[in-house]
Formats: sequence, C-alpha cells, structure tokens
Amino acid sequence: MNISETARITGLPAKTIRYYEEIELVRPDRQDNGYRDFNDTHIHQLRFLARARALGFGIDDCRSLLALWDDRDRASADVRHIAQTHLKDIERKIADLSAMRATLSHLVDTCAGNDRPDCPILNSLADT
Amino acid sequence: MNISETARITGLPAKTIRYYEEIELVRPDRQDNGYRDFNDTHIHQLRFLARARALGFGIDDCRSLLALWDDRDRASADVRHIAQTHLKDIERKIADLSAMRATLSHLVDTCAGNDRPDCPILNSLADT
DNA sequence: CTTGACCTTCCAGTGACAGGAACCCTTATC
DNA sequence: GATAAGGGTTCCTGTCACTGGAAGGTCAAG
Repeated sequence: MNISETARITGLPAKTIRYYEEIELVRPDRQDNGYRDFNDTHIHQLRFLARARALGFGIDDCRSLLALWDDRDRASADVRHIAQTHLKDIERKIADLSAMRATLSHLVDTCAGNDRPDCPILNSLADT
Repeated sequence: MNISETARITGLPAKTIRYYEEIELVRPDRQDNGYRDFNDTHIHQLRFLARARALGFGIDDCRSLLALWDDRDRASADVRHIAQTHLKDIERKIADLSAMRATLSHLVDTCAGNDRPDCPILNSLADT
C-alpha cells in the first residue's frame, strides 16, 4: 500500500509517517520502484502510534509501548508505569497552566481595554 | 553591570539573557573589554520579560508587550487583546490536557499493573 | 507526448533556550 | 613573571516532533 493511502487510513500525514520510518518506529517494505509499501501490520502500528500520540505520549514512550504491545510476555505493570508517569506529567502541566490562567484572567478582567494607557496587565508585569 | 550579576538579580540564566540580546529583546551596552553592561533599564526589561514568560507569553508577545510598556500613548485595549488571546490559548491547552488526563487516568485505574500481560491500556491503544 | 498526480530524498525552520568547546580578561597568589 | 581560578566572549550543536519546500523520479490517462 502506498503512503498516501496509508496516510488516509491512519489519519497521519505522509510526512509524519516518513518521519516515523526515519526514526525506526515503523519499517515499511519497498516496492520495486522504490515506493514505500505498508501492510496490515504497519497500519496497525501506525494507528497505535496515532492513538498514543493523541494521548500525549512522547516518541520514546511510544517506542516502549509498541515494544510492549509486541511482547506477549510483557507485564502490564510496565505499561502501567509508563502511563502513570505520563499522567503525572500531564497533571503537572495542567497545574502550571491553571495557575497562569488564574493570574491572566484576573488581569484581563481588571483591564479596561479602552483607548487609555493605564493598564493593570502592564503594571503587573512591570511590578516595580 | 556584568551578566552574572544581572542573571542573579533578574533570576534569568545568563544563557537566556544572551539569547534575548541576540533576538534583540534587550540591548545592553558593552564595556571596554567587550563584556556586556546592563543598566537599570535593562534590568527592568529583563524582569518584565521574566514575568511575561512565566505567564506563558511567547517571545513575540513579549516583544509586543515590551513595546507597549514603553509607549506612553498606548491603548490598554492593545495590551488586553494580547493577553486575552493568550488566555484563550491556555484554556485550549488545559482542555486538551484534561481530556488526555480523563482517558489516561481511567486506563491507569483499570490496569492491574502486575506480572500478567493483559492490559487495558494497550488494548485501548490497539483498539482493533 | 504531455499533463498531473503520485512518489522519492534532502535541507531548512520551528520555540526558547541548554550544553559545551575554544578562547579572552581580571585578579590573586606563589 | 608564571599560573590558576573564575569571570567573560563567540560559535556550534542538540532539543521535540514534526512541517514546508525544492529538485527530481514514476505512473496512468488522454
């Protein structure tokens, strides 16, 4: 299967699929003319990757998860550990962003947003 | 004032301050020996930048905010617009991350995390 | 035979720095 | 006067996960 059809099926851009081959997340065959050739296994791997990336897993985690998926003797604890570490990371980011939101929304609310120059947002950034 | 003292006062790494000069966010003088020389204005600008970055503003926004700060004839509406756009951006990120967290925490909760290979996390990523 | 839609590789850019090499300046000490 | 420590400087590379684009090969249709 050609790359554009593969892209259509997996929902991944062709560029991304080529990149995944370059970093050896997926290893498509080659047709006689040099075109990449994806089979069902590759499609499944790419769909797996698309879902893992959509959950925010980094490429290294994706590589580990793919390997665990492929390993019939895996321990679910290994999978869970990766997911939980990532979950903590996400929660930290949410906390950071929430703090920013709190400060910013307060500032935006108190700024008149008119033609005058006085602005609590700039005052807060300048402080003293 | 030398860069290391400036770094200490502003809380920014010296590397970051050099980078800000490179992209012309700040324009320190030079001493006779070629060392950068920061005065009070530069310090204020750097502290301003540190606060704006801590609120998640991108470099381009920081540049605009610095210019508005410097402009006595600014309209607070311009400042507010930048802040509100950024706030929306943050809220979108929080929403995205929250969705990931919901899915992930559910999966982590339902995964036994033991020596056995069966794992709802992988099942979910593989789907069909 | 040409057109257009594919495909290929390779190179550069993104954002906001961080790490490190190679080298200069200043001050103190031996 | 030599040297060592602790500043400073520039320049290059790497980060992360792609994205855009150029130059050129391949294929099916009209």
